[in-house]
Amino acid sequence: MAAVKKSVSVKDVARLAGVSEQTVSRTVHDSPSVRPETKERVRAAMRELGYRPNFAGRSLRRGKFKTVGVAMFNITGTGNLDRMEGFAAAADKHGYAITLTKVDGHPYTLESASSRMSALPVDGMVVIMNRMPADFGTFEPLPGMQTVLVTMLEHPLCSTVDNDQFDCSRQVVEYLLGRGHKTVHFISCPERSLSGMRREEGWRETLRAHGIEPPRLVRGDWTAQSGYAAGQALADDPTCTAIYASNDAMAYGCICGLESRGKHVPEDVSVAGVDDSLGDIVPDRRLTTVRFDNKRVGMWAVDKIAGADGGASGVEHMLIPGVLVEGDTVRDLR
Amino acid sequence: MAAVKKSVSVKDVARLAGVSEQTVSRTVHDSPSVRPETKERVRAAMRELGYRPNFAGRSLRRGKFKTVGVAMFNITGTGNLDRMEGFAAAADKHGYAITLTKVDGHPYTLESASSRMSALPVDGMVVIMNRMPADFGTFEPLPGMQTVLVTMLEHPLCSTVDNDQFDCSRQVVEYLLGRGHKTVHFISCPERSLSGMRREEGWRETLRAHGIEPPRLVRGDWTAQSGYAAGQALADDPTCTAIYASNDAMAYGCICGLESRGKHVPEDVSVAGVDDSLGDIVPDRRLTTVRFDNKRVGMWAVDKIAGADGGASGVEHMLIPGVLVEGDTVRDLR
DNA sequence: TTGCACAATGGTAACGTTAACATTTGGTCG
DNA sequence: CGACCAAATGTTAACGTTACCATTGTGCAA
Repeated sequence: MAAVKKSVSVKDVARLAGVSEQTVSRTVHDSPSVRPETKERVRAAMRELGYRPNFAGRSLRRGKFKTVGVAMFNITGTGNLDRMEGFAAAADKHGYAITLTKVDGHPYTLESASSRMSALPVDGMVVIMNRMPADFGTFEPLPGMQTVLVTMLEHPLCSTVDNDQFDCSRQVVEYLLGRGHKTVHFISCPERSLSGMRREEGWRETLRAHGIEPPRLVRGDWTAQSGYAAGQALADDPTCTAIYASNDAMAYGCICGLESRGKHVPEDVSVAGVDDSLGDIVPDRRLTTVRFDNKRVGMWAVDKIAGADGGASGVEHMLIPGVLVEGDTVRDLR
Repeated sequence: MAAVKKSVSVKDVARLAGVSEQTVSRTVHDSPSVRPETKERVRAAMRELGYRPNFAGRSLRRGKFKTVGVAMFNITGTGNLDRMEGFAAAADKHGYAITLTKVDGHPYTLESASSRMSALPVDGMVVIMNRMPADFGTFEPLPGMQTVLVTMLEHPLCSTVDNDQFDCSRQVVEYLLGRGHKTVHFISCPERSLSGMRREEGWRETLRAHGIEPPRLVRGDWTAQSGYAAGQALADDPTCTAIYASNDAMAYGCICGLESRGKHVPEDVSVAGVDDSLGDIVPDRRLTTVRFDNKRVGMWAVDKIAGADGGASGVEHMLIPGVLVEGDTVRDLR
């Protein structure tokens, strides 16, 4: 029985087609300087042998892998799927592939992500940051390895990209003020969350920019439970006509909490969230919220690496705004 | 100033350390036949030059990439993130990397996934199937490319792995019957969903196995809205004391629908779902549901490829059972 | 002293591809 | 008719790594 051929190389194809290896290579790349009938003969030989170009030989020769590495400390995380959709789409566009790696978060450093990637066949890397790495200030990307960080922080040596959390709060607050609300109450998140704190800043500063002193915020923990408690707490506050929660789960919890105290949404109190994560889960509500374009974030990161290709491009910082989605949980007081 | 060195190779390290390239290679692989002091000298040279082994050269020499390709038709999909967590974990364990590719679903064939992968540096591939590919019956994996399909269907040439949808329904139905309910009503999903139909079969056959003729099912469309409508419809049925919905969104919608008709859950009617996807979104309920171990599904797939390494292992089919999670939406009638 | 085993290291070739240059062929123009 | 040109194809070498085999040196038994 036919022994398993290790792998079919240009040499084998060349021999069968009766041409040189170079002509095979040229045919693979559809060079115009090969006669059509020769090409056809070579293609026939390739089909017969089941030839497929060897990536390693090619990369070795070219010195490029046409691959972008993605390092994640946590794979499970809001928006990661959409980001990956973006990575894949952009990679596709440039003829690149994506190599995914989970990085052990102990210690939580960019260095560990970088060294993990250094042995893989990638031309550049993207790191998804969920927290503040210990070496954020001192990190230097590997020479020749373009590195993009998914974070809202700016870095002197690496390009960065993320959702614009500040602007997101600005949009929500201005939307609510625009509807005639005198102030906007806020349900925050745990203080360790970078993006959550930025949302908080956005809320606070936008109110101040409108000459409104921010009311006391209620600290939540991302869960609907904490939103529920916050809703109950705010139900008794007569100045509270509008609540902005740092995510949709808390916003929905808040609505339930308000209603448990006899307050109706949006008749008595308006509520808005962030994330557009309720989707088809809640039947009787369309929450007013902000939808982030994580796919675009992902595309930007990979574009930056694959798009530059040879020509090294400079360090850039990109914040991508979300879009406010109007639901039925906000009342127009005007 | 210093011109950008193309890349540092063993040759450069060898020259600096005053040894042969072979000794450098042996040091990289920590071979016992290199004197400790020589190793140290070589390591120092590597550090000084910033040497990192070139993946292409290595793969070319070895004929292995130590990488598993993952082909997805849709990146966004329930459980994909957990599956990826599994891919990454298993790959890590074996010293493998994961290469992710989005496959254009036009046409929706295994062949298109396979040919997309064939040019990439992978030793084996995993295809996540969401629907029935047109060529499922006739597909042959590339020679030498171990292929695992994530699907509950069995394939003669490819190993397969997925959640056990039938068993999931069996668990829920037997749980409800065990609590004294005389029958279990069902909210189904659109008929095009493979896994959804399997859940439906599980519900039907388990009831029959207990000598119960399945009641008329209510067809839903995965959304809470459709669950809401189903709940309202079933609220008037006096025989209906237990409802099983094919996903959590419909289950939650159903609960809201029942309550809108004055029925209480679980006092009047018990409700169970599937997916454990409500998480922290709903504040006042802990839905009884089934949690699938998608991470394990992902690990199994990559284990199958990376674990076999050289020795070709046979075709296997694996169904991984979910775990029933008790919430507070089911009443014990006994 | 010779012979031999063993530890440490070096030299060479090959993996598959393709850029750069070399060669052949057929045709055109002065 | 020879010089020259372009199109088509071939030859060579190199990318970085490592398996295989060869070589050198050292200690020990015969």
